[in-house]
Amino acid sequence: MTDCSLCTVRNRAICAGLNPVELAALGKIGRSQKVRAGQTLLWEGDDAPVVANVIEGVLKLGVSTEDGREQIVGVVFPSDFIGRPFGKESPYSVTAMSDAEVCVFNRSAFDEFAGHHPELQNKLLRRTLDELDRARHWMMLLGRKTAEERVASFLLEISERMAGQGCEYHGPNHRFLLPFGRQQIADILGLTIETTSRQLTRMKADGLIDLPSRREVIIVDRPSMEQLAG
Amino acid sequence: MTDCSLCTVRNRAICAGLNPVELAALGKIGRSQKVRAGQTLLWEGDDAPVVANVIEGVLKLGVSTEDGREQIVGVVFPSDFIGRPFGKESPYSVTAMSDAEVCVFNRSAFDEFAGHHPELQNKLLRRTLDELDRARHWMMLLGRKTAEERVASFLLEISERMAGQGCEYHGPNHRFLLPFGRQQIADILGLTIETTSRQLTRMKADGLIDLPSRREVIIVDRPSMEQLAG
DNA sequence: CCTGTTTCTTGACCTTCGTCAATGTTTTTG
DNA sequence: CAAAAACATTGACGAAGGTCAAGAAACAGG
Repeated sequence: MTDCSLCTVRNRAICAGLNPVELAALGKIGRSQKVRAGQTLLWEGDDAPVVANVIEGVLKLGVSTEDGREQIVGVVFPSDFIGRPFGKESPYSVTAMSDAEVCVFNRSAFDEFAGHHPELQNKLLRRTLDELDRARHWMMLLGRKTAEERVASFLLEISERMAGQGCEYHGPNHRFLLPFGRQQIADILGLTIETTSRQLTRMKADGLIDLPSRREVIIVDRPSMEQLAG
Repeated sequence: MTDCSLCTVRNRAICAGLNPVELAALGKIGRSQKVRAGQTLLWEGDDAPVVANVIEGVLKLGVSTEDGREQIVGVVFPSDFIGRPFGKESPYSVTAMSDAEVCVFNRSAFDEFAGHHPELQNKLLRRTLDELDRARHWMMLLGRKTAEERVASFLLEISERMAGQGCEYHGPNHRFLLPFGRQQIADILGLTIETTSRQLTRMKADGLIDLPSRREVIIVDRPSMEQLAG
């Protein structure tokens, strides 16, 4: 049981819009849980007993082949929703990319609760539709874009999504902290780590971006980046 | 206005489960529309005034770059839902791949109706979650699989989805009619038409499949195909 | 602050797939 | 039925990106 009124993502997560009574009821079936970076919350193909809200940190949704290739099919930030309501198996694994905190619900209890709260289902539907749009947009990137276009698109998109998170600094140019390592960027873009690294190096050499440290990015020439992204 | 009680996809579409009164109300804001093969119903990026149910035929959801590359991000069959409720712009274009018939609703009227019918929203949510799973699964294919794996995965998936449509024949082996031409298969798989054609030719030569005509496929050796699909 | 470990970059080489072009095969149309 | 159009196959070649390997940079823990 959780006191939702203290929750930091309270007005951005799907819980927003519930009245105090409903919120208390939802709080009863939810509990906060800390997850360490690298820890996997849900395994691809396994029964998924829980759904969750992200309170803090960044997690990835990943799909793997038997021979170890991985594709990251989604990245979730605070206030995002995790898991598969109305379905038993998780179609992908969910792994923390940083230390994180999530608000976990037993899936069937959540399904039951959602069944009686249309407002919540509406929120969930809108979110799912947005996720679907994002996934389809990403399919274009994976199916048709060159390595250069992929990296440019990635940097632009991530800079936008991070902006909503209060995770970026505002310098003279658009500067932010990547929540991913190079291998993870590669797994998001459907490239190898080498190709990803080479593209970043080249963009830096061409003066489009700056890379003050491994995880920092400054987009120096945004118009040109948008050009490249196609 | 439409008489839903005669609709051929009545029990499979999102309308299923509505009571006669509700169905009549929904019928009032829907109308049947014929679409010719190749005709585009919704344009990527444009305001999308409508949502729809597919009654008959096959349609594609496509995203294009400025320089003409296309990626098909979804394919819809009879009883599937088209369009973007709760959003003004269509994030992709919707084009008929065969002559088709759809049941069209004014989007805002549909949104309004859905707002008062939780049961309908629940149906829509479940569908959208399924679509999202399918899209993410496809992202793995586009990001990480080889041409051979892609074609094998495609043939297996399409044979399954067609099975639910009554569009296949049951011969001694699994035989079905493709609703796509070679270029469209390529656009689904993120490949060129040449690579797609070569892979199909090779699979035929290797005795995994047979191609009696342009649009017919027989999966001769399903286990090996599953092997190839990875 | 040093040392071992992890992560990232860079280079050389090779494979897969895309490009361009020619040819063959269905389907459509007058 | 002939001609044209649309669609599909095949081949030769090249380029983008993957693979393998080495070295550099950043980080963590004592």
